[in-house]
Amino acid sequence: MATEQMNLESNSSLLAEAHPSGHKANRRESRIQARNRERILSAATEIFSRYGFRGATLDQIAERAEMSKPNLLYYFSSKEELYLAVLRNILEIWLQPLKELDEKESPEHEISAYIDQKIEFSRLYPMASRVFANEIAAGAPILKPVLDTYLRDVVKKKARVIRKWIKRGEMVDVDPYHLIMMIWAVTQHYADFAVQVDSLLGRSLDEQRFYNQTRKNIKRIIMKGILGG
Amino acid sequence: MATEQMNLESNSSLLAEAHPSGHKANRRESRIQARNRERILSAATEIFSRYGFRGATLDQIAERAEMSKPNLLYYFSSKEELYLAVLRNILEIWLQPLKELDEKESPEHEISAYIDQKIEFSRLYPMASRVFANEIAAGAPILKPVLDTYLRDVVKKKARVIRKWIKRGEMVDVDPYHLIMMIWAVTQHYADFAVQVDSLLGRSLDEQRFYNQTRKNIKRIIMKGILGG
DNA sequence: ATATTATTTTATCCTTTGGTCAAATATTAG
DNA sequence: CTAATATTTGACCAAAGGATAAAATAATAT
Repeated sequence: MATEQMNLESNSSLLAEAHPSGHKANRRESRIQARNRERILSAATEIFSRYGFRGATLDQIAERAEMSKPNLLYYFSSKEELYLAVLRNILEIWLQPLKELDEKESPEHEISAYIDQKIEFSRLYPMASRVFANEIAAGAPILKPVLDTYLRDVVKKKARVIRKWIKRGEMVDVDPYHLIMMIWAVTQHYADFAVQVDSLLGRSLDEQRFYNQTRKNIKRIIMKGILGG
Repeated sequence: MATEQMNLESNSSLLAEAHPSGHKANRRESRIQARNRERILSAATEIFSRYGFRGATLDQIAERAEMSKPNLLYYFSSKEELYLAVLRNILEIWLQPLKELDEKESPEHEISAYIDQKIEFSRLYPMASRVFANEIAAGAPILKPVLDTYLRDVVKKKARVIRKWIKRGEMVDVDPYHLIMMIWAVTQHYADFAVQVDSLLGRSLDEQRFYNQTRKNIKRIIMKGILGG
């Protein structure tokens, strides 16, 4: 019985920046350090996105980051720590647009903007999108503590905003959670998919057009679905 | 440099049923054999769907299938063979609905039916859906030969059907490939997502309702998008 | 019942992989 | 320039994981 659940202190501030490895904790991160951590995170995102947490190997990541494995481990002292750093990175960007939903604006404007940002993110960081999706699919063994606290709170807060819009009669009565999830599902997967078009069909649809059409389609359905009418 | 591309004879009939392991090739598959192969495929689908090809372990699969690892290997002589069998299984079911698009019927009827079937499949086999998605995301190392021949042919053929509808003026002029992909993306990912709702938000939306709403939404946008108007 | 064939298991092998160590090499501070 | 510190690497290790062999057990046929 391979026990997958990791032992993270379920500290809700898991999103806080972790620091290099085991060194005089506070001393300004050197140029070299910043560059290498960046390289590693980028390489790791790519490899994790292709193979998931278990399937990715440190050797591969180190190679992609153009350094030796021990060197990589100098910056992130374990595979888990590295993975967590990647996820942290992603979640931060990923939730930003949702956090910006503002009840003082109209749902029409806010949700439209939300979708735009979500699609843009998917376009810019398709691999990050996949890492996240993979983690969830695996049962969120690593992210669970974060989801159970941080994510949940953010979503709950925003569900409240949506309910307010509904109460004010500015939009139709839909389940806020359902709505948020629907937007996630559609935007994210469209992105995942776009990357794979060539591989799948051996012809590459024009990316820009693809995204524009996607954006338009998604917005059309969702806006129509939630606004009066 | 971990070379991922596997050496499959790129035999376009990869979809043909492979047989037990190394035994007197043709002799009716025994009861015990059928049962065990079934058990293994099911277990494998589940594990592969969670961890991808690399991340899945034979130990895990064997455990889930309630047998020893060597016993599992008695039925499928390697991890790759097992994985391929799983994919074969999936692709067969997965493409069926597409194959049924019939130019003699109206696009309205046919595409509507296609979407229905696709969603139904996603609902019934969410894990299979994920295995497929994972394989594609990893660059289709194993499925590539099949995609490059079989899938491509099927899609090309159906793109022709769609173009006929367009020429006849029965639907709007959209890129057939784009349309097919759009349907794949949306139906499939909605399914993937539905499985994860609880994990994500700690509350389980009613499945039946979720799928009905999904079906309705997807059809609304797509049908409206492709039919005259 | 007995021979034959099919299935299952135990023990084992070899490679991969996450991770450590200590030595080497840069880099920075004084 | 030299000492201190930070970074990098090659050599290892132990555990995990895919795979094999051969013996043991069950099924099946005659």
